[in-house]
Amino acid sequence: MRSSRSELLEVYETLLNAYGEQNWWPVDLRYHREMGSDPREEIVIGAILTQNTAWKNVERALDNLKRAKLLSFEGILKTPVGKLQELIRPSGYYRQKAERLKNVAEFLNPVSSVEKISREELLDIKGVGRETADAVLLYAGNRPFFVIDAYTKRIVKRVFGIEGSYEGLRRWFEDNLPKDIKLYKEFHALLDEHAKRFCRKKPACDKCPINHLCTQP
DNA sequence: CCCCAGGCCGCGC
DNA sequence: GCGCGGCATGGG
Repeated sequence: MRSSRSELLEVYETLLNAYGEQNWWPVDLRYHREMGSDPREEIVIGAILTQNTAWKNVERALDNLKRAKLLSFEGILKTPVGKLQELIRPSGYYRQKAERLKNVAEFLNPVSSVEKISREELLDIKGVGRETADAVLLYAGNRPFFVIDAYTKRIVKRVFGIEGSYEGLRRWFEDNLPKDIKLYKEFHALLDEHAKRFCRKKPACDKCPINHLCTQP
């Protein structure tokens, strides 16, 4: 297996040069300043809403929550589930997601608990799977868990010829990268951007910035 | 009309 | 442990 640390870092550096810093996770700091709420709660809420859903639709749901001044754990908890469903409807799976928002808001309140909650405890919350847990730990908790998603799996399979389970791939990234929070955040964001721009289902290899590093021409 | 999007759960095996 | 159906909106 061609899994050298330097090759993975070279992919990272090349994507960073090609696309620039992504600065994930996107949050509306102005909103939270005005409301006196914690921006980390928007990250957790967004992580639930974006499950198998285009970010554009998530933004509509987040906008609805903002206009209702409910983009916070307290807002989620005090809103009747029917009303919550209505607000998040554009993000799809709105019945499931309304329940999941209630669950995470309850268990992660106060949001400062993400600094010390275990990954296993997060996974015990109904509606929080591995990717959501790692996204919360990394982007809201600033802790070194590499996030694997469908885009990441596709790129790793093509570039390195490696397939694996979620945990297998997460270990592979964490074993082959320096334990650097900023790097983890930026790399995951860059992989998603790359999957959207070039490494689509039908890849555009001819203009791909890392085609010289890829096993699949 | 089709397929897809920053997954997860519950089930059968 | 793995594979599958269900969940739902909005865009291409």
